Amino acid sequence: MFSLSEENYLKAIFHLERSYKTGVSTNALAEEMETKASSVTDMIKKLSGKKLVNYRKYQGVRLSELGRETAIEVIRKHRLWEYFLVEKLGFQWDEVHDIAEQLEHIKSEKLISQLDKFLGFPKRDPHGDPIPDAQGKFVVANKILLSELEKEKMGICVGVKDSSVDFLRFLDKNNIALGKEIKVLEKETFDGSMLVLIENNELRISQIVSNNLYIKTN
Amino acid sequence: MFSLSEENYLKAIFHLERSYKTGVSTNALAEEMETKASSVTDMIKKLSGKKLVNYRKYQGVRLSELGRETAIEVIRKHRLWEYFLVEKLGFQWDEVHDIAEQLEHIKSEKLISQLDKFLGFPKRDPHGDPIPDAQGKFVVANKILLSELEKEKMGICVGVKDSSVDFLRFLDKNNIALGKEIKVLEKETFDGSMLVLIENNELRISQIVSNNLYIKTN
DNA sequence: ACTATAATTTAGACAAGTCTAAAAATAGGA
DNA sequence: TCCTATTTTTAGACTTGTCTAAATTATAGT
Repeated sequence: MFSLSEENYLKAIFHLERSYKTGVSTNALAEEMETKASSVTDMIKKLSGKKLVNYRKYQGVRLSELGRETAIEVIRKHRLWEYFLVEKLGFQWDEVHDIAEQLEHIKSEKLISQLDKFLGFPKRDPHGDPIPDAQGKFVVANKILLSELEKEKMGICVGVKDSSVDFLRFLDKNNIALGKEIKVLEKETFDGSMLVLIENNELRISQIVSNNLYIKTN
Repeated sequence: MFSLSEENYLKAIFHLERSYKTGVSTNALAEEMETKASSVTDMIKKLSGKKLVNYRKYQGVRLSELGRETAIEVIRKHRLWEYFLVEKLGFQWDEVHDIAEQLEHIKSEKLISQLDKFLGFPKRDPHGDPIPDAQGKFVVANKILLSELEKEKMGICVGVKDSSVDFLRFLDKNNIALGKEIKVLEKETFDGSMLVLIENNELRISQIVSNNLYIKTN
């Protein structure tokens, strides 16, 4: 059984490993955890002692197999709770992150397996991110950024890169939601903005937005 | 916002105040919290500093109005989660206590109000204990112990005093559940045992059991 | 009222997780 | 290669909540 802090560090390392293939730097982790580099070093040593990460001084940190499994288990819980909050309790998708941050640390295997069953074994959370199953397996999204979609092509919204409240609110306000079909009508080269069609509405979208919205083509 | 430990102490004091009308003793609290008296003294001082309890050295401790409100809020969360676990996730009533102990500390007013609504504003948890509403009001049970019920009288099971797993398992095994009608057929004076009728089954019950089962008459 | 015992509090210590300030190691440019 | 800026680690301290051991206060029996 690992502490709340340990679990949060593992989760952060897991997410950062995508960008830091050769090892997550102490500073990057400090920024992600909103703490100081010295605190990170302390915690890394503890995680290393528990065989959750591989660590050599000054060389960054990577999850061990055990660390990865633990991180995925925490992420599974986080996303299942997010799904519960939206689908069962009627929360908006931009309200659930902080609550799920707390719920993800509840210790009970049976709780999670029963919750999973109750929810109908969902495959994706409200932000479109895949929910790992009880064995830690999850679908790797075949997704691209909306900004990479060519003119006249269409796709389905499957996720967001930036899940800040502001961004999610913006999407809601413009009637953009996961599962909806979106078509690129025009792309402006000078500012990267694009004109898209979503549910028969034409909408002009800035490059910042199209860079943060994932689309499934196929 | 109060810490997990502080909330647990408040809850314990709340429960003990029923038996310790003039003030909860340090030792009683230490036993309830499974800790040492010296730790209790330390915590009481902190709670007192935060105006959650009234405390005079060597005189025991009592909840302030704020402390009582806080304790009731935690109890409300605990019992709503227990109801959720049994009614929605299919847990047995003897499995839910430890999980609810964790869930009761999740911080989010909206989470609890939405959960309450989702569950249909239940009035009692799976052990028959009343669930406080959002204003902290709850029905005071008009209940007596089964051992106090007279011969030939009947009542409805509404709660348990001892909610240990062993006791709850015993009840399940003998088909005794909340809401069921129970009638006293005979009472033995020499050992306090009684013969009862529950769902057309005759059952002999020891005094220990009848002292831990609450019955609503009329 | 006095004393033995029980209950309670104090003093000092510890573990977890964090911090600041200072030292050490690394990396990049000349 | 060497020097400087940046990154990382170390050292020592603090907070929360706990502990043991010792001191203090209350209580009950005579």
